[in-house]
Amino acid sequence: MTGCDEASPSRGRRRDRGVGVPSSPRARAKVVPSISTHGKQDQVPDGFELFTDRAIVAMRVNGVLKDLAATVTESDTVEPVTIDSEDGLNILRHSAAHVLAQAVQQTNPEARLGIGPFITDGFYYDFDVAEPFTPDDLKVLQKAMERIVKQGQRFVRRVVTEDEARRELASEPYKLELIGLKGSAESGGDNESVEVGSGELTIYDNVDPKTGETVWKDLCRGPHLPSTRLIGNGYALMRVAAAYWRGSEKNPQLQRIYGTAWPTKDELRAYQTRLEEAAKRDHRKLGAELDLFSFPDEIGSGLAVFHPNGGIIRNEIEQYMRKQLLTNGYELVNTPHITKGQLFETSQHLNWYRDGMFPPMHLDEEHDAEGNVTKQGQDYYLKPMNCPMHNLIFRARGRSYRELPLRLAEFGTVYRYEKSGTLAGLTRVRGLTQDDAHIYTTPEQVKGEVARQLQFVLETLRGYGLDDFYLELSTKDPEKYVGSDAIWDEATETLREVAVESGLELVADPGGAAFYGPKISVQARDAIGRTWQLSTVQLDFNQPELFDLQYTAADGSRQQPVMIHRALLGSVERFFAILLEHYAGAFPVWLAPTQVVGIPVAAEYGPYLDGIVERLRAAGVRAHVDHSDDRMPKKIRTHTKAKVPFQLIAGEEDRAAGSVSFRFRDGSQLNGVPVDDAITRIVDAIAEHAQITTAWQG
RNA sequence: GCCGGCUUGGCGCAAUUGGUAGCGCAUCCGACUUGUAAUCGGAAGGUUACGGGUUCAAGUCCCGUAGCCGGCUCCA
Repeated sequence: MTGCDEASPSRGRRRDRGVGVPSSPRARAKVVPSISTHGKQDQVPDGFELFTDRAIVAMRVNGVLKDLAATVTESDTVEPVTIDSEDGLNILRHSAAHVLAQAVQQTNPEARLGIGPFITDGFYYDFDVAEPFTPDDLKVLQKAMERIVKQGQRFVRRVVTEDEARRELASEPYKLELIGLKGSAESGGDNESVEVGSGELTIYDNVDPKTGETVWKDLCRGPHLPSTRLIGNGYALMRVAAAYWRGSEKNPQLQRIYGTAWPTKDELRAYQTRLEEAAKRDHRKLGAELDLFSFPDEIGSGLAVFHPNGGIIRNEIEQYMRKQLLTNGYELVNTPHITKGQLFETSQHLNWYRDGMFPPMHLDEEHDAEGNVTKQGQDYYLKPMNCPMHNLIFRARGRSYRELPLRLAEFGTVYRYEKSGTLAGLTRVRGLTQDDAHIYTTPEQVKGEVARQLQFVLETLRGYGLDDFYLELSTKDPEKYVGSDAIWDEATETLREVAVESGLELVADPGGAAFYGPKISVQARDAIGRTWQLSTVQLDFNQPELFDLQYTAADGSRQQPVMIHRALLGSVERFFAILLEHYAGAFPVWLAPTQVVGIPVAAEYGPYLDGIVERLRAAGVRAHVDHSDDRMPKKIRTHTKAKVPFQLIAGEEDRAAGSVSFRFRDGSQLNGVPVDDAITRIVDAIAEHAQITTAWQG
């Protein structure tokens, strides 16, 4: 099939909305110099003897994570794992998941266990329960966990045979399923391997340290903390949700509880603060507060309307983009929102993505008096992609190699019938505008063009104020692809070279490519460290063939062009949301809906500011004077909350001096600035795409 | 689409065990005219998302629908 893999509004949720520690793919646990074991002669030492520091909660023996209770030999290489290392945090969180599961079964013995892995910043555990958990249940469970933590239960590892495991876990059907899967080579996802590793089967007993009694147990690969006490008070249950067993919607849904866990209470608080910070800049909240956009129920879910304030921002985003396109060798095209079905038959979209398309409207059918069809009708579809239409533009006349690379670009509005449950603010919508480009090149031009695209993309993104990037190279999924291996290998290598030459960090995404070609995507980190997949540069081996695209080569032969899909912003709506969250609503001056507000100290000075504002407007600045009856401090408050970058204040002093006083977003001031200077500085700040939050120096 | 939660004037929130809707901001009107984050007074604004039901009585309980939120699945 074919399809254009634009920066998809949400590919990779873990990357997209992760709050908290920037998930740098480079992040690794520190490698601690290994310690050779020279324990007592006749005794085999364990981790407790080797490491007395209580911050060390596990160890790596010859590279394998193990409990401190494991024994080591003289020839082993042993590295300590501290609780605040990446490995240590994962162990802490996984142990916390076990404590949660124990708490759940204490409260509700009927609950059957699913899996309970660590995840970024926390953990979850899935349960099969008759009644879904409620937020109130979380409070109860949190208390129960607290008791278990305080009890200081030991996690004791025990190797079992498959038969023993089956016997002990006879009442845990999901665990039995995992045991059954263990044998098969490619079982399940990573998370399941938390339960049954690749080696021997193990059960962890939770042992009461006073009585030595096993109070709970779970099938688990481990390792675990030595004691539940180490979970301390740096954990919290976050939310309840449902999740399909083993991630397939064909399976029953289990009830999932998400939690977070940290080595200290302070770190927990810091994490919670980060979540609050993220909530404060949620684009849905800011969108309402700043009167930028809304989703009227009357129109339908996933369909946004942009209010004047949002509209002007959008316009600036698009204008800048268009300017960039025109200065970089693109042709601007325009295509309709609706088309006859045949086009999407050719492109194979109806074959592959019918479910994601709005159902057709049947037009032009005519009937006679008896109701018989006298003229066949046609199905028309809202377009989910722009590429087929661009292909038609390419094909509209004979093409010469001299025109290549031909770069067609458009802000193309597309409609996708996303499942109702997946819609989310502006980041996942049913109507969106892609900044979509399709580049047709000769095979020889591909490398140069991809390199050029990458530079173009990065330069343009920097213009929006994003400047922290890394790349991801998505390569062939051996299960699902079209085209020859040779083509794939060559193209992938080309992309890799370009990526490496860019000097940016490159992360592999094996098997992540769409089946019609490999791609490079640009991930951008925002102001609070979250990463978003933005731009994609994707090769397509399929569509030129489906559309029988050709150009005449220098030797007069007909050749098939290579097609590159290039989305820069992804969708304008989603990019708008990303910028809004990145800036927390305090946009750089060029994007700010209102750039300047004049605030007279008293009504008498209004006309003086009107004169200044008139000159600003003549220079293209979005400015007005606040002539309302509010008092000056109230006006300052109003426009500060609206995050206007420049407030220009004038009273008798400034009027007499022919000057004006600036107040910036952070409350800083620059008083008595001559009007000509003030105008120049404002105009310059706009032209330079400057972010101004505080008074200029000097 | 699936699971759970939520839905009170534009926005943020209140309303004892079901007893018949209040507040702040914003809006409008009036007064005040003051150099850096809220001047004072008044008015208007809601058939409590929508549709059924239970009850003498429903914002409060039940059912359905829609929308939103958190997840899962999906994401060309």
